[in-house]
Amino acid sequence: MPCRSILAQELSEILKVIAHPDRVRLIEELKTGELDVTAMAELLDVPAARVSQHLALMRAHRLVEETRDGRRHLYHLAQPELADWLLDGVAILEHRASNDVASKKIYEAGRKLWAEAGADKPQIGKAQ
Amino acid sequence: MPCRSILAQELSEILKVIAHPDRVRLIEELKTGELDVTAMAELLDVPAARVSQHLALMRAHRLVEETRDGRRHLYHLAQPELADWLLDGVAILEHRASNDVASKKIYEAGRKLWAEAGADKPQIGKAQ
DNA sequence: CATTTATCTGCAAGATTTCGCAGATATGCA
DNA sequence: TGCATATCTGCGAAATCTTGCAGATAAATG
Repeated sequence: MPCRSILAQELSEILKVIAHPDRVRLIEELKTGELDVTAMAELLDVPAARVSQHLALMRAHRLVEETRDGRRHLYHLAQPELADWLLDGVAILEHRASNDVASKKIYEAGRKLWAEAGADKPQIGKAQ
Repeated sequence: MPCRSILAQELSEILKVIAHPDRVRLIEELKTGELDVTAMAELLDVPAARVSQHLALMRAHRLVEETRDGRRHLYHLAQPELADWLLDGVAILEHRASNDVASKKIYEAGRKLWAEAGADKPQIGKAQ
């Protein structure tokens, strides 16, 4: 019977890892492939040390994996379908905001931007 | 240009609301219909005051909606698809854990339990 | 080796969440 | 009205997260 509790516990733990603006963006950016820390820091406009800390957390939870290329550390999503799943979440948000025209526009524009980012990429796995 | 940032900000905010074991379970339980605070408190085995606080937060973020029946406050998901989306998240977790047989079993059992919960119900209004 | 580049780690202050509890409301009923 | 039930709210302590910064590693290069 604690199956439900255990599941909720594990799921909430992962959600907590994702639930940070920087980390959501990292997942978004990594949807298109792999990037090194410096590139991500520039994309998000935050200090590289911070990106590194985010990545350490995501790595500890096996959301991303690391490969090396010389002195650069390349990161990629452990499960590309995670990005697709997040995108589905945005669609739900967008629908929820249907009574608020202004924010709905933001969702729509942002979601399309995000969706397009990975459109022209060979993805390996698909959600569901 | 800050479309991406705004989107990430909003999404992470909602994720933060969901990212708590109790609240994940509440969403799970509400998948089958509406429940009052006392019923949820018993299902989760936590004080009613705490459930009330969780619901206040989820209500503020429009994840749930409230109706009244006498002195009871009935809650239901503002967007039932949210529960389905979370379930997809569990499936991703399960896949991620494929190298860890023990925890994979938990995911599988729990996910099925959860998925079944909403399978057999037209269901509205239930008293305990 | 010394230097530069790229990234990581440790730490402490500040901000945010969580949790229990006490008391406030609100409804229904005798 | 008085009382029980059902839920909400405010508050403070404890736990957790975030962030910047200083210093540690590690790889390539002169």
